[in-house]
Amino acid sequence: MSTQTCVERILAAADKLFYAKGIRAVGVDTVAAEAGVSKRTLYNHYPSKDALIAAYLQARFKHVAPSDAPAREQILGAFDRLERMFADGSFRGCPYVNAVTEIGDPGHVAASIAVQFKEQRRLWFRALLERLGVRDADALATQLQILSEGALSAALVRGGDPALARSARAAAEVLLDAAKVRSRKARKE
Amino acid sequence: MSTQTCVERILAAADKLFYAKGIRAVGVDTVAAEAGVSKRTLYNHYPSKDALIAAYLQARFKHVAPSDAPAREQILGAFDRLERMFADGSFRGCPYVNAVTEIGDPGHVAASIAVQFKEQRRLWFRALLERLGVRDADALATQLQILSEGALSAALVRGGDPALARSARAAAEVLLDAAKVRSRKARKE
DNA sequence: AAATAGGTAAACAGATCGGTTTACTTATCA
DNA sequence: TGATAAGTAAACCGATCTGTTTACCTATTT
Repeated sequence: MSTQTCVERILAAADKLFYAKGIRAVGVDTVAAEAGVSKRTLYNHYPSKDALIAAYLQARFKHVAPSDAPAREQILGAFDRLERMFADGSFRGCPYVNAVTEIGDPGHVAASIAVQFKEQRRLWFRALLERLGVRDADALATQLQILSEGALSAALVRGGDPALARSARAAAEVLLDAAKVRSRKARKE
Repeated sequence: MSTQTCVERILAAADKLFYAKGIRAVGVDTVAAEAGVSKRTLYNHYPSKDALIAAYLQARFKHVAPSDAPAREQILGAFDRLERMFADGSFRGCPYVNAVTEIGDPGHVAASIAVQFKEQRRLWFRALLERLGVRDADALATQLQILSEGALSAALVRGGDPALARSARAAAEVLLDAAKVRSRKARKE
């Protein structure tokens, strides 16, 4: 019936503003106004701005739908997704890295959420690499993660240049091709 | 005679505080106090905080001393330097990326300084790759840049884990080994 | 000795921030 | 009908921020 609950509107507003303009640059009043909600209501749902920040980051934690597509395609597809993000025009870097940078304090909830997210992505890479039978899947997963992280960071500085995603993708291909495989029968899925 | 000029003390204080705690988290008063200088004096040398930020970033623009060491060693040495930076304990990410994130506005002077710095680093990689006779030096330079950028970003989130620099270095080696070389006589410098 | 340049210390102005409080309105449901 | 829960609007508080102003001090130089 109701198109959107109160919390959903607050979270949508926080997501839009925090990501587009930065966490520190956006005040609680602005979020409440954008959500079409009184500040009192916002503080009823989130006891502090820090809590709202944590909720904003958690809400971005979209769990990737497991896919049956070939592992190599999925891995490279992650870089294609980056390219689309960059070209989107509203790209402003990785929200988790941005939050860590803007908040500073390593003890903040946002810091641990960021670590969790990055590790989840790394494990996603690793699982696919294991399906490919790659020998040192863990190490290569970290390298792929570094590549995508680097593309994000470089694109932030270079105004979302999609060529950076393609560069990272090409590097990923080289790393994949150079990776040693466990046995013959694990090949060609 | 004087151990340090007024501007030097201001710049040193800005560098220390802006990098360690973030640009937005540190007020002008704090910088002045750390420099042992009155706020009036600071504003005499830098008309605004933005100007001070720009000066802080420019001052970090250390031009790398040209070296006669083998190109491959120099390239991999860049990643070793990253590892040392991470392990230092005071690592807080790349100051230029941080500035872009914290300021937001792409029209700010800091944004263009960041672009210049990143491009300078990329060209440094490219020049070394050309000395190695690598065929597509420009593309590989971008990839090495992405790798080091990614290590910086990942280490920021992961509390300066030096293993990330080693991962990036290993990936760089793979990319270097896979790179096509222009001709036979350009080999083995 | 006097003028000038550059410094200090501290109060001040105006804005914004996170967060609270007050007073009022609405809708549900027993 | 009347109690309860949840929301609005707006004033308010104290802290902090950028930047300015005032009043005073101290070298150097001419």
